[in-house]
Amino acid sequence: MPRLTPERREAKRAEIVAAARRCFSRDGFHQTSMPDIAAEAGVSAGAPYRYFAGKDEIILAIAGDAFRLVFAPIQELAAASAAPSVADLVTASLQALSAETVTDAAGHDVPVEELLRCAVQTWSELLRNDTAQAHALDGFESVRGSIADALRRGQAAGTVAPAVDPERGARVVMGLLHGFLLQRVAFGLTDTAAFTGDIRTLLPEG
Amino acid sequence: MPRLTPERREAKRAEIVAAARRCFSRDGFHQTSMPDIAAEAGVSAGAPYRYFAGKDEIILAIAGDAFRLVFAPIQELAAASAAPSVADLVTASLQALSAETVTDAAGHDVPVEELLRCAVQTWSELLRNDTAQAHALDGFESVRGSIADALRRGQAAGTVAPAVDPERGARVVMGLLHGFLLQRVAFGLTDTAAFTGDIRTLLPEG
Amino acid sequence: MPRLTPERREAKRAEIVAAARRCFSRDGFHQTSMPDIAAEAGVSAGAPYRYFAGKDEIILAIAGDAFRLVFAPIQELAAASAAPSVADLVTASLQALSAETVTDAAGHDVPVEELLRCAVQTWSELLRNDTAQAHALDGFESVRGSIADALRRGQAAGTVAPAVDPERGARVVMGLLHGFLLQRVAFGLTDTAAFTGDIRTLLPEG
Amino acid sequence: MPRLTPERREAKRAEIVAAARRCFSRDGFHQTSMPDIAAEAGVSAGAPYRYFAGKDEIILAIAGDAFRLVFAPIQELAAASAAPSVADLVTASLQALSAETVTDAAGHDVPVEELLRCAVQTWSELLRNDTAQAHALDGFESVRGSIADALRRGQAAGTVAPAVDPERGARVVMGLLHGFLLQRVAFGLTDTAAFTGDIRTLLPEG
DNA sequence: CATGAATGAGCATTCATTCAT
DNA sequence: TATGAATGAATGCTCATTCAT
Repeated sequence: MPRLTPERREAKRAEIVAAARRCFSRDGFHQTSMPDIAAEAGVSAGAPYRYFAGKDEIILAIAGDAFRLVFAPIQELAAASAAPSVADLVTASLQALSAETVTDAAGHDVPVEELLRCAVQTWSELLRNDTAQAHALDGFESVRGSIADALRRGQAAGTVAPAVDPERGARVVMGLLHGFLLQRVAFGLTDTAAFTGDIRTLLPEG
Repeated sequence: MPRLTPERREAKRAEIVAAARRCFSRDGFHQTSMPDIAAEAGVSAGAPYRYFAGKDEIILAIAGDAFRLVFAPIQELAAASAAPSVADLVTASLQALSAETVTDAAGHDVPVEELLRCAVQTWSELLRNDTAQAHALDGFESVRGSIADALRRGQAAGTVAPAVDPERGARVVMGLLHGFLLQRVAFGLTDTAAFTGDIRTLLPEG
Repeated sequence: MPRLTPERREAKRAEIVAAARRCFSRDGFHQTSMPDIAAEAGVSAGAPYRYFAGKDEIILAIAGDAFRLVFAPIQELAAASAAPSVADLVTASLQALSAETVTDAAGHDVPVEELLRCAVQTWSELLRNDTAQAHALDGFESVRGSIADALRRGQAAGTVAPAVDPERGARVVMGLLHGFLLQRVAFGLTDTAAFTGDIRTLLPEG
Repeated sequence: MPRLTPERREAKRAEIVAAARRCFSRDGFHQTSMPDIAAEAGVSAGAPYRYFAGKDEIILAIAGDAFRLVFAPIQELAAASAAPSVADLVTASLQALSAETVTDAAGHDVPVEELLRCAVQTWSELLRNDTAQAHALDGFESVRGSIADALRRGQAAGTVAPAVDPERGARVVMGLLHGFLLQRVAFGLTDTAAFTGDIRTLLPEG
């Protein structure tokens, strides 16, 4: 007879993740202590260890969330849209990240700003953690595949130049996304419209 | 001991910076302790404090180096080239970072891989350090200005589409650079030629 | 572990204070390290930080204890005695400090020798800590007030010369106490009876 | 052929002592580092070691100066005055310490405030340094002897009560001096006149 | 003689993690 | 199941002292 129902367990785990995300966004991964997270979540110092093996596991959970949520819009668009141009893909993705919050798979609202601040920190972790890098690369390739498919449809429809290699072109699209996120979060350049506008100018259809 | 000549002092400082860069590249800013740096440099635990006020100052020195060296090629190109296209700028910049080492202002060879691994970690620091962010933004705008000038010349020469806003287009160029660097270092995608090739395809001249 | 009862928490705090007092008495405030205190108390290096914010807070706690316990006897006497003479006040106070131990407000026995050795060191701290000095002065004035009241009663009863200003006379009484304590602890002059005897001779009643 | 004449050596030593006294008075013995002293004296970090074996020796030198200068006035008075009363001795001694500066044996002016602040810190050192305590006790007994002599002359002249034991009475006098100095420096009670006034009232002549 | 760079042991403090209750 | 007290290794940094020049 589990005292803790799976639903309640999941809810508490999500609270801890949300607390950690707030701390990480505010103070950084390495300036946040486990007691900080527990206090922010309003639980005891030992509680997070019943949901995560340690601090690294919390970081990885948030890293995964960040990756998925950042690329969810472009994946949806790549799947849904008949024949998007490159600029369409980038624009739609960045506009989705202009909202205050996005909703994760479990239905929780996640502040975009927090998410992106964690995402940038995540990149540093990938340098030192081969497992994480492998997972991240899997995710990256999956998103790249979706985008490549969309580019192929775009080529068929004439909205993407035929000379573009879809796999490699998809990599450029992801580079543009990451590049913009970095400018927004680390350099304070938040003007999404200006960025997407010039992408449209620089990357002509067909 | 007699007074250290400024040259020898500078040389020793550079050794400590180089040691720190190796440690940071290998283990990360926050997994590297000051004793680690001292040991790597072959000096006593107290020695780095004669050259830097503390660990943060070492990180900032390396952050500055990383920023300057990453953008040095594109700035040179922007200044030197008569009328580069957007793809020319990106390509030349990334090719410069395909070398094993680059040479800093003091004439020391710096391994590119180390440099880029530090650069990515630097981005995380910008989130929590307003002073550093302000400096970084200054540098960013300076590079952006150079690129914008080059784009203007390109527009005059017809190698850059007249509809492009030079300042904002320069931001897209920098986004592409950062996006590629991230893919290379954090995701292990090192194929520079493939990336630049598709940039050429996606961003037509004129 | 379950929650520590306030009683046990207080007991453990008192153990740490007692350990610190032994260390301070033996080695001095500044020659005693936090690990020394922890080891003397038989706890881990981190434990004292759960009870005190840092070393300074331990020093201040002991400084306050020392001040209170040194002056407790004279304050009691000043309150209790109908019409003490000046010599009565000094004598009774110093005799109370001739015991091996005194009992603090929480009921713990504190070795007098340790206490006085800490008291003398406390004085040095007052020079550099304005907050501590202000607190100490408050305590000083409070004790002075008690003594002054007693002197007034003594004047009414004829055991204290009418020309004495009670507030200022109280200051002289405290000077005598401090002066004796210093001689005892710093110069090794422990003969309380000789000191009080001559005070009686030098300070005639009425 | 000594490059450094004894006079110049002595002068430089005195400069270092004066610098140390300023530092100690301002920051305390243990918060002052040797580099601090060297910097305050305007000499190199190694220079003090050519005049003192280490920090402790500087502290001891200043401790000795402080002791001598604090008691110099009362010793002079005890020697010079025909038949001083107890209050005369205390009063004259404290009045001498009301000046801005006193002059040491080598003819240097020493700020009284600095001197007294060092004196109080000196007392803490005596607790942990048996050699220093022995020296201090020698000095103490020497001063006590002078005062005792003066008290004997006072008894012969009728200005000191015949019942007073001169040696022990001298101890009370010194206690009053130390007690006042402590109040002045550590508690901020600087009103010398009030203190001496009440001593005169409390300690009647004859 | 004087310099000041270098040393390296030592310190106050933090924090990820454990586990008795 | 949850708590939160306890641990103890590790960290960034300081500083008394030395000694090569």
